[in-house]
Amino acid sequence: MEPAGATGQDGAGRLTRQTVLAAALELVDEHGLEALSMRRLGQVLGRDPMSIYRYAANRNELLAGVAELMLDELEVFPDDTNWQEQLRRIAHELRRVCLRHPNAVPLLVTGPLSTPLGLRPAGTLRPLEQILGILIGAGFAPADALHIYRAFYGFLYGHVLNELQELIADPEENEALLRLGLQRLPLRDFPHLRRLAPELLDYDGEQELDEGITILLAGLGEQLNAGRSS
Amino acid sequence: MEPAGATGQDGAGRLTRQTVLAAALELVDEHGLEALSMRRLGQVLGRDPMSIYRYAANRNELLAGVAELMLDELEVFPDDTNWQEQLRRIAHELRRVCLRHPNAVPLLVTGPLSTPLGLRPAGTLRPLEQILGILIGAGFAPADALHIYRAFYGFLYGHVLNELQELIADPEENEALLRLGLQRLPLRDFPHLRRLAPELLDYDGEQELDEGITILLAGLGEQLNAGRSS
DNA sequence: ACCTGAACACCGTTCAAGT
DNA sequence: ACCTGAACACCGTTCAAGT
Repeated sequence: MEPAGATGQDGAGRLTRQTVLAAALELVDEHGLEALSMRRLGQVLGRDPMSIYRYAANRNELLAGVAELMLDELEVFPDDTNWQEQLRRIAHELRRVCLRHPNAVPLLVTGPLSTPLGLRPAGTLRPLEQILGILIGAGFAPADALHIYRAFYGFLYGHVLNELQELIADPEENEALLRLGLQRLPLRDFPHLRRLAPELLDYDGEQELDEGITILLAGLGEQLNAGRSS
Repeated sequence: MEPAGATGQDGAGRLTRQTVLAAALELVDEHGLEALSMRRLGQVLGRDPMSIYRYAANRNELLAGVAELMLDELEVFPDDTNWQEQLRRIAHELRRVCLRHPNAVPLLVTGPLSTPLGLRPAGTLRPLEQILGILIGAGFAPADALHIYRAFYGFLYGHVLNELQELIADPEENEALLRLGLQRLPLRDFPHLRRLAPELLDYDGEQELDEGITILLAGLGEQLNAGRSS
């Protein structure tokens, strides 16, 4: 009989990097980023905290590993449909992964800041490589593929951040909470914002993302067709 | 004669919230986010660390204050040029603020995650209110203004994150470092990425942002003109 | 009423001591 | 050679003691 729920472990059995990272992600999901400490993770795993250093060089490397694990949930389908549909699909896929692990999104988004590309964990680079592959396979010049990737991923990350900012934990109290929040704002300084309370309440992130992607892809196509000179 | 450089302080003179936040931002700029501790900030200010609690309820509130201070650097010009040019200008403005304080960008971008809108510091909400004002002033229905704001700000944040990810500290060693990084990647798994090394090196963030904004604004205009039915 | 700083309950990480 | 855990140098925050 196992002692605890989910990834709960006691001293028995060998740890894996996967097990450690999975437990770390679970900790973040349930108790937030700041709950992920070496000591607490050790406790969850039923091990001496120091033993974690066998699977991650230090806390930062552990955090990077959690981000990597998250991205493993992202499946890329190399279908034969056109590239635009593939990117759209990836966008929705990544959005869902982020909504599943909102507490871990900062790791994904600001974790690798100013870490040189080549030094990042392979898992983090895989989506980039795959998208480049899709675009180059669709006939784009590599430089154009990179251009499209940047616009696409930038928009995608931005959207996810936007959506998470508007998401509030308790869906029951959403309306009350948000309203309450907005009431606090001085009407004099924030007239527009206060007036938009109802619209802020029924935000459809999936649709908003989809529309944005449509606009962006259409615009990128045009831009590339037009500017053959530069 | 003042004792130390920049915001340096010793025990003399009364502190202000502004002084405290400015010192905090400077600490982050120079030594990174993790260097911003109550104790170290107290030391920089030449005061007992506990005295900071007079100006910020706790560390999180301090971090939010730093983000707010950063946004104060963003000027919005209520010109009579058209709304698209105003948004474009804001975009470039925010980009520059972020490049000036790269270490503080996570505060801006993931700081207020899941804090209800109304409970955020006023400084954080001001850009939102101003942009809504610009758009509504330009004749958009409030709901459409919100729609445009979301797409615009999402793209903007995403771009800044993208750009910061590609930015490396030491501009002298950029090429060597990046190349070195990329060499580490298995050619088998990352053929496209490795091939794009030269293109990755001369990334022009300002132009990339400008093109993206153009595409987005054009697309948003079209979408709003077309879909009068929904 | 305000300010100070000792004390508490945590951290990440090093490294000597055990096996 | 591997694992353990004591020890070090930090944290944020509380709260009693001073003024």
